[in-house]
Amino acid sequence: MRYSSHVKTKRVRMSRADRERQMLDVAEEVFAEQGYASVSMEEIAVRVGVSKPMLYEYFGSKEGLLLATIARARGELGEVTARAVAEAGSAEDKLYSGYLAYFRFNEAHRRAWLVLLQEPVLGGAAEEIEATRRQQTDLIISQMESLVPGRPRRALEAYAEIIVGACERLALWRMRNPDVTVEDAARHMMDLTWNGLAPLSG
Amino acid sequence: MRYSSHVKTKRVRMSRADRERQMLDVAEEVFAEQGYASVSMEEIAVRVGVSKPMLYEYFGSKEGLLLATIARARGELGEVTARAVAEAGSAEDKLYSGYLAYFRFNEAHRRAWLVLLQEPVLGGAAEEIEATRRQQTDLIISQMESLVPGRPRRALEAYAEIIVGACERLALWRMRNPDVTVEDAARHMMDLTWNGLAPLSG
DNA sequence: CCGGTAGGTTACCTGTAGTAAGTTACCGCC
DNA sequence: GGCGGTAACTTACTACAGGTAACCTACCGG
Repeated sequence: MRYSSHVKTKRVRMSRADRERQMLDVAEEVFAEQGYASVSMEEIAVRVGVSKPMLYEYFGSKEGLLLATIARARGELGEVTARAVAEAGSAEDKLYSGYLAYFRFNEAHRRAWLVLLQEPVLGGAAEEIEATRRQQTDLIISQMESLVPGRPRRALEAYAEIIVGACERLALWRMRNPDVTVEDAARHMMDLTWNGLAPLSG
Repeated sequence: MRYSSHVKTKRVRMSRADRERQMLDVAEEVFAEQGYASVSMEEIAVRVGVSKPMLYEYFGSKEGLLLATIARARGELGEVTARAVAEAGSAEDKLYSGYLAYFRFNEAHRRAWLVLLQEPVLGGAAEEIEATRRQQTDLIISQMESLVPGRPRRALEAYAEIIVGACERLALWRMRNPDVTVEDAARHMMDLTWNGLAPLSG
């Protein structure tokens, strides 16, 4: 506690890896809270306890920082859902478990998930993101192949996109309706994507 | 052709309504092409043939301009789909026609539709947008009420969100796969939302 | 022909992304 | 133990875009 008498804590030197994690943590928090546009690099730097050029050394640009933050979050989400699907039994259960895992992540790591929504600000420049996204849809597609065999590849791709988009919007809707449980959301997804509307209609 | 010898055309005075339309046209084009962040107000002003403060008088801020552009586009999209649904016959046909109209709009008015994707940059500040969105989901919900009677309101809301999100992503996917026709896309949506996956699985 | 106003401009301020050049703490080595 | 070398870091700037205050001018009714 040599520096406890000062208000400002002494700036600590760190290894690259630790610094990077710390920067991403701060960026995730602050991007989620205020949105990409409203945050200045200066503010992030101050919160990290470091000066602005450090951020540029690590991430090249503000977009680069957002990109890295999104990439990390998407990776975590991908891991969680992939595991859930792998551990489930029947085809129906795999689908339901995947949905559940998605909405659970969205609830437990709200900040990480909110950052994913900032993706469109990157425009078409998101090469690195495209890879992680494809990995995401590929998981769904590979599951589909055994789930509904014989469908053309194109159809499976379309289904994957539909499911991803639907989950995203439904998660957003759930934020506005907090009394909807994770199980409810997964159930609603099953209603449409598993059973379809036809059996319900007169 | 009095001014044909000059490179710059003479700046024309206009009525408010005409100017506003013109500004929105330019904004739509340029936001769709380059993305919100990469466009400067100066550039838009020049393309309109007017000075920057005019844009601020009409729309208050850059976000305000984006908001107005999105609102107009969403209005057009809403009209088109609502009409298509109203004119269709059976429940199944209403759903299919709605999808068709959506993807047709997405194809014919690509620029307007691309602007809609920029919405997330507005963060939570999109009060005015929220109204148009609700109008959109309300259309779906009201159709659903007669389509699948007896479901709780909450479920219908969820279905509407799912459909909106799914259409959005599928339209994006279609842009990357131009050989997928409008009918294909609508068909894929029907596969999941009308028939569901269950009848297809072993 | 003249004054009021809608429609318009010039010239500026502020704040933030991004950078060049210099500085400090730490670590291996003689 | 002191002395490079280098990795981690800072200060002090530039450039540019969003936003605004103050001023201008074409047109129209009386």
